[in-house]
Amino acid sequence: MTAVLPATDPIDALLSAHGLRRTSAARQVLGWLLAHADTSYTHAQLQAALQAEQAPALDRVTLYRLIDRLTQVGLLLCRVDVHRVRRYQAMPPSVQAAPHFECQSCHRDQPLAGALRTDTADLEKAALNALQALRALGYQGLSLEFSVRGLCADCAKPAPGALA
Amino acid sequence: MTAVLPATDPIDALLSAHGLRRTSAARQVLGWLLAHADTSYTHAQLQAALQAEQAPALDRVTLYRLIDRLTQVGLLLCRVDVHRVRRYQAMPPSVQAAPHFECQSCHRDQPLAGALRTDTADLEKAALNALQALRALGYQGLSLEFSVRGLCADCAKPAPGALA
DNA sequence: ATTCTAATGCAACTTTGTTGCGTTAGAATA
DNA sequence: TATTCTAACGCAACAAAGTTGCATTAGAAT
Repeated sequence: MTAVLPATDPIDALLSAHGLRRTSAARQVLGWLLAHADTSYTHAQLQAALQAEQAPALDRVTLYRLIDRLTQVGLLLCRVDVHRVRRYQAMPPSVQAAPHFECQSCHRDQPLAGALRTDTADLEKAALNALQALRALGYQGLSLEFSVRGLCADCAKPAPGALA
Repeated sequence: MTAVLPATDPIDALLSAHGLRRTSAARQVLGWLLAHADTSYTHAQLQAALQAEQAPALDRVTLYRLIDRLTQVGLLLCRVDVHRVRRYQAMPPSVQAAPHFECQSCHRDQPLAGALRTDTADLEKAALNALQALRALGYQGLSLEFSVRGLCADCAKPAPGALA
């Protein structure tokens, strides 16, 4: 009886629009990730965060399958971090394959242009030219992984006399 | 009595120069990887390859620790692949943080410039400028991950009517 | 030749992720 | 509204990659 009402809630709308059911789990996860779309989270972090928010605690495997589904339909971005753990991030509507910066301490993820406070058009153009050229040579299924890693300015200046 | 003879063998020389002991395991592994420095290998592949070469079969954990040591001293490069498995590659003396292409089928790894058969100086320059700018803003420990992934021309054209 | 400790080998463990299967609850339809 | 179909859920068991602890071996230094 819950026929496909055009969905009042924006999150429900996203789910339906991508052919996913509007379950409480899906709403929770996608909602939370969209509310924290500036950074990426691991499965473990995500589960902990949801639990902390008095959520009904969903199963480990269910969460794995849910984020996998969300990723497959393009609602989440997935990337493997240095510790070979997958990190998921809500797909900001405007995300392109633009170069980004990934802090290894706070895991905050930002477009390189934002970090630099200047545009990176030349870089992107050069990169896209390279892809184009590879395609012309018969390369297929190309994806660009263009990231700078390190410590962001905030994480790089810990309290004087701190541990590491 | 095996005092630090200036090492006749080039591999022994590398090991000593990096403060590692010249054990048979280290010689085997580094030697093999240097002889196959055009591609990267996983721990499992490496162990299998060594075993196939009549080698005395070294322990799983020993190999883990050995490649870890070799990586730490800079003799190997380590990267996490799409399947979130670490891949190791002997550090060719001339390796820079140049953009590279990584085939997801044959795992052959080549500098982007080689794949394109043109130079990528503009790209590299733009990327290095970005790093410089980040440093100026207080970012630290920066490393550049600039790779294109996909299928190389060879892997992209399987026998007509093949499986996938 | 003796000593010191890096490196080895084995066993047990951890983390991240997957598979199978019976059950629950969205969504479609009557 | 009641019925039906199946996506999504939860549990248990498993798998792969990597780690830790500890006793033993063998480079290198004396």
